[in-house]
Amino acid sequence: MSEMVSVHGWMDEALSSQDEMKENSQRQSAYDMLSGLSHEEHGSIDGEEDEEEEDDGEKPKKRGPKKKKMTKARLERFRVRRVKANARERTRMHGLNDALDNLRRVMPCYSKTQKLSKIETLRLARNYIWALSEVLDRGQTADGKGFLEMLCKGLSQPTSNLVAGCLQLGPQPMFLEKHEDKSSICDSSLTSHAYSYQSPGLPSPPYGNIEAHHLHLKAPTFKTVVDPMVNHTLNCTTPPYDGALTPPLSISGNFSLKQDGSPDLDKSYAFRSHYPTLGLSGSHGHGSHFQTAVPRYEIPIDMAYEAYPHHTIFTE
DNA sequence: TAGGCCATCTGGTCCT
DNA sequence: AGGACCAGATGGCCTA
Repeated sequence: MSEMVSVHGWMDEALSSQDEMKENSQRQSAYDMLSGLSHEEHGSIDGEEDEEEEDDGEKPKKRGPKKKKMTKARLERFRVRRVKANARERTRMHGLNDALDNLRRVMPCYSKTQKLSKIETLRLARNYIWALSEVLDRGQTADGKGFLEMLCKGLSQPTSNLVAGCLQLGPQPMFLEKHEDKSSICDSSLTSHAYSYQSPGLPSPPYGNIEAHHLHLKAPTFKTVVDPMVNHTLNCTTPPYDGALTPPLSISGNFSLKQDGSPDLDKSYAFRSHYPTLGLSGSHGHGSHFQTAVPRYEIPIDMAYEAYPHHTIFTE
């Protein structure tokens, strides 16, 4: 790593002397161009083009594979390979970040300007799935505080406050922000599902706890929590997430429960039915919405056809 | 200024 | 050999 420091050091010097290198992409290109010399390059460079030459010096022979000399050709190949690997790694990480962005968009609080960190996004996603699965699975009616507690379990206090704030704002602000690039807005008054969940003994994540009294709750309004899917079920024409669909899940089966009724998050990711070959049934008077049989989980018909291309989908 | 978060580079490992 | 994935290291940026 000390080599990397030195490389960065002299590269920065080089970069500072070039006025045109101000954009990140340009900077990366420069890094890639200049970062050819690192590890292996400190080997012997004898200038020979014969890369298969053996080391037949007087030194005592060592075990193991013979080291090839660092010819210019080999050096160039190393450099090219490293540059390509760096580019691939950047692309890979960008893809990972894109996926995280897509995940952020379907979270109950999303803002382009105030993004959740990666770790908080993953934690909130887990909580969100957990909370929704509890709502679907138990179908209980309770206050929204429990739902919010589930959402914020283990999140940092700033994130918890953000989530709580989003939920307190009511549907419109959050909805507009989540769909600020969309032209049509569904009637959010129709989305007032009473989220009712009596929080069981909540699991204690290994990364800490946030108790409900940290959240400074007002009387909670949970209309917005469900907007991604509820909007679909209301014939909204602007799906909140247009990325690739993951396999449909049995929401009710995602979490195994501990004895106290709380989900065992360490063991609960064996999905019961990724691809339900049975139980695709008609909906219950919701027009062209698709409904799986076991979970009461509706998705719009176009998503259903995409998610279940090989199934017969019954609609009314 | 310390700490959190992030992007990037890098070398190692595994797989094709 | 080369690509994918991973984890460690590093430096930059931002905020309390």
